[in-house]
Amino acid sequence: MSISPKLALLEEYALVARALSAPARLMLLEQLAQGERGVEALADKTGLTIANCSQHLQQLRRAALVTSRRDGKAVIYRLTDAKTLALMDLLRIVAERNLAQVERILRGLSGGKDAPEAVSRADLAARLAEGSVTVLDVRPADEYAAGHIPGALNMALTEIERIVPTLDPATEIVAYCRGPYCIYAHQAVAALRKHGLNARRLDGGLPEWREDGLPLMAGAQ
Amino acid sequence: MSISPKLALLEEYALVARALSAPARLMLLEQLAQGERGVEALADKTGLTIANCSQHLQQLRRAALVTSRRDGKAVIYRLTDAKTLALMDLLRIVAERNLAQVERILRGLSGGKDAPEAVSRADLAARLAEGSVTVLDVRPADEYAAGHIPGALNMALTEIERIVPTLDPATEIVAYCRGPYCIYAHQAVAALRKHGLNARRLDGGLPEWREDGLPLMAGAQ
DNA sequence: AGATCATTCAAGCGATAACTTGAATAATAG
DNA sequence: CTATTATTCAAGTTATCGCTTGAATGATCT
Repeated sequence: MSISPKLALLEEYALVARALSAPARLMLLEQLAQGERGVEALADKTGLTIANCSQHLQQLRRAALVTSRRDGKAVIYRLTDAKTLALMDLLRIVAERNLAQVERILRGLSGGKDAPEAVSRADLAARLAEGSVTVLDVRPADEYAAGHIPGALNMALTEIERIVPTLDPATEIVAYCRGPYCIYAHQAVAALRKHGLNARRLDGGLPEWREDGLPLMAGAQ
Repeated sequence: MSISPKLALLEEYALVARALSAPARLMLLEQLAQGERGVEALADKTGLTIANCSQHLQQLRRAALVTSRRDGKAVIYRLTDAKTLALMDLLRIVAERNLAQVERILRGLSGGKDAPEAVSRADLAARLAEGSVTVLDVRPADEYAAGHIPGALNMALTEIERIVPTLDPATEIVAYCRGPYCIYAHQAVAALRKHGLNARRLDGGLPEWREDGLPLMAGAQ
């Protein structure tokens, strides 16, 4: 009665950690942070096969990080609660705080040491009201359609070069994407700054923005 | 340049999660939460072989959850910073919040539904000052010697039955051990309540008590 | 320098996880 | 009821993990 229950408990904790230990599942969680999704949509977005995706989702469900419900023939998955998001965030924070490798990857993305600080969500919300900033949503069009920051332009990374001439160099640009795991915004900022524009990245992405209760342009779910 | 850095980042996050995904490493982290330790001491406490223990420690170090320094011929490991402890805690909280299995294990330990609420650290600190409570430290003697809550009795689980007659049924007993991962305090409370004593568990263990800056009877490190 | 001790490295084994393929289940539409 | 669509299950393959054993490294002591 002394060694067995202790190990059983630790096995349960380890199960949750193991669920977070595969890049494929982190991608799925990032997608689910945007909102609930069916299996096929998740497979599409992540590039996994449907069967593989389903199996990963079942592992996440076993760890109770996500839950599912039926809607007709489809099974819709969603994050169990905000604690799942909190755990993902803390994992990211610890990884970024500690791992030189992560720093190097992010630095490479942002084009060197001139990468500026991220804009806090509160700051952006305040400046939105004044209209003193251009907001850029670097997510795929369907995710933009499902909800975005009011007034944000939606733009794929590949289109950024094209619209550079239309942007006012005097107005600061703030780019955002899915969230901390997503690197679209990093890449967009790097591209814009290469053209001499005053661009910064939003701290967090749309899930965090929504979690904070900030103004949202809602679309069809 | 679009898929590769993203995967590389996720691999890094996954590495940290994978480091937390083995019960043996969670045991090591629990030990290290008590204070820094050498490899041999950790192997002793966890029951791992020395080589195995060393390999686990190196995985934790790769994930930057722990760091090491040399002291003579010994290599001393410690938690990198408080964020490591925070990550362990959140992992535990998510697991306990979500997994019915964990609930059942803990309920089994505490002898059914009459398990009382844990005492908060602030409450215990206040009542320590009044002397209106008996504090029981259920950790091994060497850990007690290295530091404990002032006035706490040190007692192995197996000795509890023997001292029951000497305890005043009118005074509440608060038991603590290493921390949230440790189940000694749960077991001690179950044993004491079986004898009709008024026993409760402290929320958290000595690492959390120390982290809060509460009074400590320090010993030789 | 040689001996000793603590730790790490390296190789090997069994178990587990990720992914693929193809079949089975569940809910709806005709 | 049968056909269709979405998801899950099951079997098989390859890669990785955890553990053991035995040798190698690094620092201290005499």
